[in-house]
Parts: sequence; structure tokens; C-alpha cells
Amino acid sequence: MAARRIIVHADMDAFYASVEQRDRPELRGKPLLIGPPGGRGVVLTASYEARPFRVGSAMPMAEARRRCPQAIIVAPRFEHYRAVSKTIMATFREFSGDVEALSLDEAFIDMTGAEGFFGDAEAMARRIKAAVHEATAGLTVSVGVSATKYVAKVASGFAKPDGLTVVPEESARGWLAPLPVAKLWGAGAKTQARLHEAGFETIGQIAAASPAALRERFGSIGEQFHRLANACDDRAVVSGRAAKSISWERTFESDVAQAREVEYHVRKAAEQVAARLRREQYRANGVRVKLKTNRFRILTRQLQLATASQDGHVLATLALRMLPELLPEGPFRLIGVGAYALEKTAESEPQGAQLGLLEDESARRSADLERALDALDARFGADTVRRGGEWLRTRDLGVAYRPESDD
DNA sequence: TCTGGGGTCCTGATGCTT
DNA sequence: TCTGAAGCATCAGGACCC
Repeated sequence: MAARRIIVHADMDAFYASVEQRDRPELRGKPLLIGPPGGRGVVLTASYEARPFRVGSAMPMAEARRRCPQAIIVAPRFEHYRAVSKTIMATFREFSGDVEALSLDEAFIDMTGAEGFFGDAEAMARRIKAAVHEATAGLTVSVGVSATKYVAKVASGFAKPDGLTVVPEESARGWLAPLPVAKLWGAGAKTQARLHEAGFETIGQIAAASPAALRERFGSIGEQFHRLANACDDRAVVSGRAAKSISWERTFESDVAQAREVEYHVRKAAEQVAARLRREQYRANGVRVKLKTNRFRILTRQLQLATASQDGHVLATLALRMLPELLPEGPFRLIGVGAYALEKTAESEPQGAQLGLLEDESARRSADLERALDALDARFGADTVRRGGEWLRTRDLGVAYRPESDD
């Protein structure tokens, strides 16, 4: 008989806000919103002091400011959060080799068979929480433990912040039953509305329904809901998953309408994606362009590359080829470029050849970038200027950005 | 209210091959 | 040689997650 599984789901509490409060004592104990300080955007994270004002993630910043005028708004520092996240994931790996990161602030840890080292499920969870607290100089994490990923995940959110919930396998079904269908993994706003329309309010009602009827009404996800509601979830914790796509997109302060401006932003996005591909040692076999119109219609087009590439010029050339048929749909509030069908580069190439390639590549790329900039200067006129490492186009675009470095 | 960024997975339409 | 069906790959969009 297979060993009884012990799956831990660990979820940092108000992660971005907690990091800022840890690093800046003047923010502690105060309502804090992480998000764009001005312009268009939504709240990324609200500190626990802001939550009583009914402010939360994904709420438009304008509405959040109305509900909580005294909140301090801080722009996110993703690179910093990524660094803190590395420390947290490394701490998890001290407990198990099977750690599956879901995002910067949460992960599954398979602790099956580790009772001999760390004690029972609750003891394990306490030790993980204490280790994270120590490694991060005071950040708290909520932890759920059960025999399946799904139940562990719901459990970690059960007693936030700084929570610890253990749901034994034999009581998991009954524990889930009274929870609302919103707790089903995969049921977002649209699906919840359809579930309510069909008379389903609780997970227990889904568990008791016929899987065939659920499939009939909701498709394959209906059957999946039935399995989850009955605490049946044999998905394994998968460590070291490779990326399937890498993208870069931006929403503008004011919409972009002119073809030359759209081309400019597509080119810039392609360079950003290529820089990440090189940094993370991927090549892409396809390029996808994404535009969001000022009426919130999302348009995408994709093309495959003849040869896999991590070169910004190649990606941009292909991306620009898809633009003509989309431009009449503008103006656009968002422009993005993505690379998909990724393959890893480093391992398969001999070390010497790889170094030579990288040197040549780097020199050629710098020259390409210079040529591209000259061309942009020539096309956009004298108000496209570069000062130090910063590129500024003030008159038309109102944007300033620093190209992402490769290292 | 006025709606991000970076991802994954699923579905239906369409086109190609056998 | 033509045609239709089946199977598969690709594409565009939708929904979802954090």
C-alpha cells in the first residue's frame, strides 16, 4: 500500500505589503496598498490594516483610494520580492526536495515520509512556519496540511494570517462540504455565477451531484469539480517546472493610436522578452502579439518561427508582421509581446562554443540595438532622446523607461 | 468602481493530411 | 481524379490563478 501523502501548502501573508512593512518601519501598523501610485491600475496587495476598509487585491486603485483615503500607496518592487521569494523557497527545500512554487509567495511541499524527521503534520507545519519567520526576519506564512494539493491549499487560506490548519484525509470531505463553491479551484466569477444559476451554493452539494450531470452542464471542469469536492486529487507535487511562455506587456497612461507608436512599443516589448529569454536560457519557437483596445477587447495573433530564437530583432520583426490587420481596431490601452513554445538552450551546447556564441551574440545585439535606436530616432524625430541609460520620448508618448539589462 | 502583469489551461473554429 | 470523413495541429479567445 502506498504511503499516506502529506502535502503542505504554504502561502505568505499579504506578501508584498509585509515585505515593505518589514523593510520600512514607518509603514508598520498602517493601512498600506501596493500598486501604481497614480494613473490606471489595480491594487496588488493590501496590508491587513487596510482590509477592514473592504480594500483588496485586484480592486481598481481609484476605488481603493475612495474607500481608504488614509492608505499609504507604495509602488511594487518586483525584483526585491523575487529575491525574498528565493530565500523562502530555499527554506522550504530544507524540509523536502519536492517543492512546487506556484508564484512568488506560495508553494506546495511534499512531506510524505518525513514524519520520522519532523514529527506529525502539525509539528512539520510549525517548524516550516518558524523557519520562514527566522529566514525572512519576521515575515509570517499561513500553512495548510492534508493528503491532497487541493485540500491543503484551501486549508492554508482558512485561518489567515499566520494560520495553521491540518485537515486529516478521513475528514477532508466533511470539512469541505459547508464551504461555498467559490472555494473550488477553477471556479472564477463567471463559473460561480453559472454554478449558482444551477442551484449549487456549497461544495457539499457539488460532491453529492452526479458527475455525468456536472459534465453535461459544465464540461470537463464539471467532473473536476466533483472530484475536488470529494477530496479526490492525486496530482503530484512537481518541482522545477520549466516555463512554457514568457511575455512582457504594459498598460499606458493614455491610449496609443498611431501606427508608429504601436510599432515602437511592440519593438520595445520584443526586446524585453528577448532579454529574459537570454537571461533564463530559453529560445522561442513562436511569437504572440497582444493588444487591448480602449474598449477592453483583447486581440492576439501568433506566428511560428522558422528557427528557434532569443534575438530581440528576430522576435520584433515577426511581431511587427502581425500588426497591419490589427491596427484599425485601435486605439490601444495595452501592448504586449510573448514568446511561446520555449526550449532550453544551455545544456545541449558545448561550453566553449557556447561562450563564443554568447560573446558574438552580445556584440551583434549591441550593434543591432544601436541601429534600432538610430532608426527610431530618425523615425520619431528629435524628441526621442537618450540620456545616460534612460530613453525618453516625451512629446508623443509620455513614457520613460530604462532597458532591462541582460545580467 | 473602471478595470495589472505574468502566467496556465481549455475550447471551438479552421485548415491540412491521409 | 474527385470527394468526404477522420484525425491532428494550429490559432484565437476565454477563463482562471496569484
